[in-house]
Amino acid sequence: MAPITIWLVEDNVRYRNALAGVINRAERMACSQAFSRCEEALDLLQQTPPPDVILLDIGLPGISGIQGLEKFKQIAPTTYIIILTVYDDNDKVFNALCAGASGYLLKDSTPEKIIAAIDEVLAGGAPMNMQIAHKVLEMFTRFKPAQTDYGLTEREREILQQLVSGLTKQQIADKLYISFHTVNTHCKNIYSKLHVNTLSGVISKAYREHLI
Amino acid sequence: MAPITIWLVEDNVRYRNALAGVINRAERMACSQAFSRCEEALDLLQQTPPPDVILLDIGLPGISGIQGLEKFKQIAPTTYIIILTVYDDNDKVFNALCAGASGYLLKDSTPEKIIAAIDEVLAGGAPMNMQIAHKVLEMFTRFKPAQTDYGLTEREREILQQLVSGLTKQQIADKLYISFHTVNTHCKNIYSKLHVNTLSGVISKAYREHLI
DNA sequence: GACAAAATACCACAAATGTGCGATTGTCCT
DNA sequence: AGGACAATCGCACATTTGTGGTATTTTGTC
Repeated sequence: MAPITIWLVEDNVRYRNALAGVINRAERMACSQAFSRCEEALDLLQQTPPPDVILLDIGLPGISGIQGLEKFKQIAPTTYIIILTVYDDNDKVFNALCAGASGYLLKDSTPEKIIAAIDEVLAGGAPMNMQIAHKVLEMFTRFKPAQTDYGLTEREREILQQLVSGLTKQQIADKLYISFHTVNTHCKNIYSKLHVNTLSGVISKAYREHLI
Repeated sequence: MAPITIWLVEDNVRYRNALAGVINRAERMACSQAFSRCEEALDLLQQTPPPDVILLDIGLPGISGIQGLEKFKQIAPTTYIIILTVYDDNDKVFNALCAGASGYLLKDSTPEKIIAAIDEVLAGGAPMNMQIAHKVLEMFTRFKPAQTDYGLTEREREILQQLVSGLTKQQIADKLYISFHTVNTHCKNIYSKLHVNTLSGVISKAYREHLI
């Protein structure tokens, strides 16, 4: 059985070598390339078949790991990419996952965990440290419709929907077969209920608080 | 050391009893209550101290597990809630996590995994099955800013930012110490680059395409 | 049937927006 | 030196918005 091919992108030489050693000592795994910068890996990826897995540091010199991740995914969409980094701030995690990372490990992970993570992505999983998984779930709660109830009526929500979609009052009137004046009145009521007094305020509030 | 108190909400009697047995046989854990419906658990939660962890099925008779979850969180925000269910469709997972679940296990999990999951939430983790974790990461890729590049300049992005925040052109001019006319010109250019011709259109596009 | 809430409609006027022009200044690149 | 681009400022004018009113008709509920 062909071994699982793995590339490393990591600028710390000692850590890179240690990691390559760990991988090569594992059964059925081969660290076939190791780079210190994304650019080098991207160059080679253009010319040779992609590996099964890339272990990627973020916080590299040159182009950022996140940007690199996006480019890797463009060139080799089926290669699994596992982030391996010291950064655990929400933004980094969020952006990496949005860009298509298949896993996110912190550098304090033991060699066994890293090997297990590689097996896990290939089995269709998504390896993460405990604290990363926790952050990830926390991020979801932010999408929760906070749903302050401003007491909008059915019709008012409908008008709001149309405003958000970019129509003018006159266009809304035409679309809903009611007069301009009616739309205007509804707008007045919406504005007063949402405590705003400009169209931009209404729309921003609608988006930010998921009223639509 | 006081045992970890756990409540079960699960309508299948046999599974419920089996699970309670598993938990009670574990060290330092006690399944102090078991319910077949959310309503009962909610009633008791109003009257007695909350448990450390609730294992919650979704797909119950009466109010849905998701709604129940929200109410549990309102009454006892610090109690960890782990979803334990047969459902693995994106919507259920997404809604449960948005509502504040601390973990999501499928019912094919072994007793050991379930016990380990309880330990994991208490240690600040977020236990998930492999396939759930994978789904979760997939959901993130959907938030990826599609990032059409409209070629906005630095200044134009700044003006756009202010528009989105709800300021009028005059207010923006005052804030950035430039004349109303300049802001107006920038707006004209933004409108033309984004192919819109109303303020609402600009703001909606900015939100929808994550230009801000 | 009485009552409240919601939806409808109208007017008037100040304020803000959208869009057509043109123009100057500074910076960067070749 | 010249060209491209960004940022700045200006004017005029039609359109749209925001806000103060008032008023009628549906609709649902007790």
